[in-house]
Amino acid sequence: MIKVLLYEDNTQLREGLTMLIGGSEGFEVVAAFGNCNNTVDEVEAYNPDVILMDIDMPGVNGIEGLKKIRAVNSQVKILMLTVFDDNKNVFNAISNGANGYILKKTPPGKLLEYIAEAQTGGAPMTASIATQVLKMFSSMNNEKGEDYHLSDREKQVLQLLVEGYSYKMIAGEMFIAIDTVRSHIKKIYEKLHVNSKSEAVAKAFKDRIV
Amino acid sequence: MIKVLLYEDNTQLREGLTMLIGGSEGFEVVAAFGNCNNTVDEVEAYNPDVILMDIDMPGVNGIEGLKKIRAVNSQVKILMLTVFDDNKNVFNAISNGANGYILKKTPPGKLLEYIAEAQTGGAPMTASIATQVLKMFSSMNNEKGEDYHLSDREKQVLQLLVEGYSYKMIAGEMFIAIDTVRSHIKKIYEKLHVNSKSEAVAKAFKDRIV
DNA sequence: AAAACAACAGCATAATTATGTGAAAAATAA
DNA sequence: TTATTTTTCACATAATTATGCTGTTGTTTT
Repeated sequence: MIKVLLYEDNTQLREGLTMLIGGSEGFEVVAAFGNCNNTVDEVEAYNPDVILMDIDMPGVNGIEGLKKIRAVNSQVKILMLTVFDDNKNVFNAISNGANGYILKKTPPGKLLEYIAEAQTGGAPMTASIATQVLKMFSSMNNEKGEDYHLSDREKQVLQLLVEGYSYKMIAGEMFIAIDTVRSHIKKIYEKLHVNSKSEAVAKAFKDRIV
Repeated sequence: MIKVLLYEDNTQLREGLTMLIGGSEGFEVVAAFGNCNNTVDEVEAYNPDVILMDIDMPGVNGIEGLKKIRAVNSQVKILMLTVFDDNKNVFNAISNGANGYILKKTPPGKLLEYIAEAQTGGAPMTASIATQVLKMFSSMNNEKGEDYHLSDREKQVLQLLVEGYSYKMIAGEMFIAIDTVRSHIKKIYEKLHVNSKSEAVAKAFKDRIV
């Protein structure tokens, strides 16, 4: 029997969901609230397996509720409910430990399926949400800024700068004269449009040159 | 009619999948191959809507195949198939533009559903894969390293260092003497265990202090 | 073959940074 | 209240960095 706790401010939807979930084999709605002002106590009191949490609620919204719960309980599964797939909310929910993110228009059968999946450790998402997540993900790892077309040697020098090497150490590491290191670095600064070591390092991180 | 192109080195599974998908209403397997050595030409020739791509294949593996296809075609939907949910592969597939990632043990009904979802722009994932993705995602944004308990003022100084300010500029910005800036920076270096500006900047980026 | 670039190197100078030592006022914690 | 930390400032010196200009030697591109 999967114990479900429900947060949804719309009374109709709340009662509808309670009916649907509670009336299904293997599911039990232990409580349903219209706001999550006292969510921490409630979660403690009812000890649910899965929480369905609406994102848009008056007072404490779903993301805040999620945070409050996660601050004291990292075990309970929390599924976020939303009417639309809003980029920012998805991102926030995920980074605050939501276990899944589903649209309210999800058909009843799938909803139950998702709850069950969440309970067993899965991370149910509607396909449209998953698309967003993947997009965010790949954008974080692909957009590696401009190409400053540094030469191989310049890249090496920059790499060492990033690792905290001084000119002298770089010279030693690369078996070249310190003056050559200077030459390279001057060129690097020109190409990156900076004029100090730390700016170059910062830019290297920001633009993922290294 | 959704046109499916299949890459799977295991003959039995390949034929099984071809049978399953091809025999279903609304689906058509335009071709099935045991390797993706010529994938670019094949995709061009058969112009599928969705490609099912096994990850583990001899010769050119699925990730490489994915890359090759994506280099010339960003439209076709590509679903990665794998037997286990391997962290690294999931990550690679996602950042190289896979549209979904599903386990081979996915039941037939769900598989067809996933293909249809992919075709309409969704990003189907089995719940266990989604869990991994969410974990990766949140770890990327939450694990902000150790706390070096810098004081407020020290954090400000570090922030400005990261932005490329010189001591003199920091002094001006913060309305303090340059010697005070030195004091702060010395303290920062102690706390971060570094001894140069660029190292501090690098650490600030790495540990997301800023 | 000429031009452009990459890699190397030297010399010189000004500016910045790193480090040490010391200390006082203010805020915070015990 | 006492103790500790934070923030502030000063003087001094060594080391490092930034910049400019010049030049040789290969390699790649046109």
